[in-house]
Amino acid sequence: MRDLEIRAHDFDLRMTLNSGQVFHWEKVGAGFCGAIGDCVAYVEQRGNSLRAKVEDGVLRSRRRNKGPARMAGSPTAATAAQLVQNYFALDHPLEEICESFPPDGLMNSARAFCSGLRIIRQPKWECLATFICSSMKQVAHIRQISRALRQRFGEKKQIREHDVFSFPSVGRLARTSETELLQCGLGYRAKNLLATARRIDSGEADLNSWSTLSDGELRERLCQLPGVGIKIANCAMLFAYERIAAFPIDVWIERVLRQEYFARRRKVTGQMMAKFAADHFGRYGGYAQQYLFHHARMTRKRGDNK
DNA sequence: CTCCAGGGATGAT
DNA sequence: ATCATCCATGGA
Repeated sequence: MRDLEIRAHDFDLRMTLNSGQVFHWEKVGAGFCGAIGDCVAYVEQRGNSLRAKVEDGVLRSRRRNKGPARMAGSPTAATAAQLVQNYFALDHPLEEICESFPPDGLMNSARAFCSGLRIIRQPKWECLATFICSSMKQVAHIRQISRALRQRFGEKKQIREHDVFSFPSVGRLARTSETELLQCGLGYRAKNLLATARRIDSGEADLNSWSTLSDGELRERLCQLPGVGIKIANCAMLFAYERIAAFPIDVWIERVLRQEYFARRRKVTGQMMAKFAADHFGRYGGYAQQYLFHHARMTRKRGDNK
């Protein structure tokens, strides 16, 4: 397939992929290689457009014989372009979203710093499973765990001579063992990931069917899964269920809220912060949260950005 | 070496 | 309802 040319205004590919919402894209040449669901993609940004290559990524022993029976699953150019546009959420009204942010000094700084950062649409299971692995882990280590899970349990595919592994299916992880997961560096999270995979695989929980639930009901369902609490539920809602108001509060965001919005306050409970966030950041709160998170990490620390 | 990380589950106040 | 503690692991 030839390279796709996709218009992408108000978009920063590198910052979006390095902002701690997705953990598997790898820098290759002037762009990035990664999986979009069961497809593999190479994406490179040039100004206001993306140059992309998308394939089903199935390894073929012989490519010389492109007979009439094309391999099923190989996306057409139009389908591939839609896949990329949808994954990177190029349809989100980013200008409107940024204008909705409260005019704090800090929020203004974060908005300027994160120009072009978008909340992408990730597959539900992949997103939830990855964030179950994220508890008490640095971003660099989450990337390492994601890579280990993909290499051991995922399907090996190729794009531009580069190996890309899809995220393992629910069934594949449900049929593994805690011992094998421990070898991927999951530590105490292995038990939770395995239990959640099995609960979904058995049909006891159905991530896709929850798409129509209200925010509150969806959050409640997610929190019933092993290893999923309020924070990880909000991450899954924000990054995989298009609930753009969801406001995950991790250690970074908690620091920001305490210092910036609860300065000189004795007791600040999680409930207070959640209530404040919902009121203060509005219906695009998830975006505000991601901008505050990325800005805080990139300005309060050195290194770690590639 | 120590410190800390996109937390959650559990049991005690 | 809020709080203390423990849970494995490895990058910084």
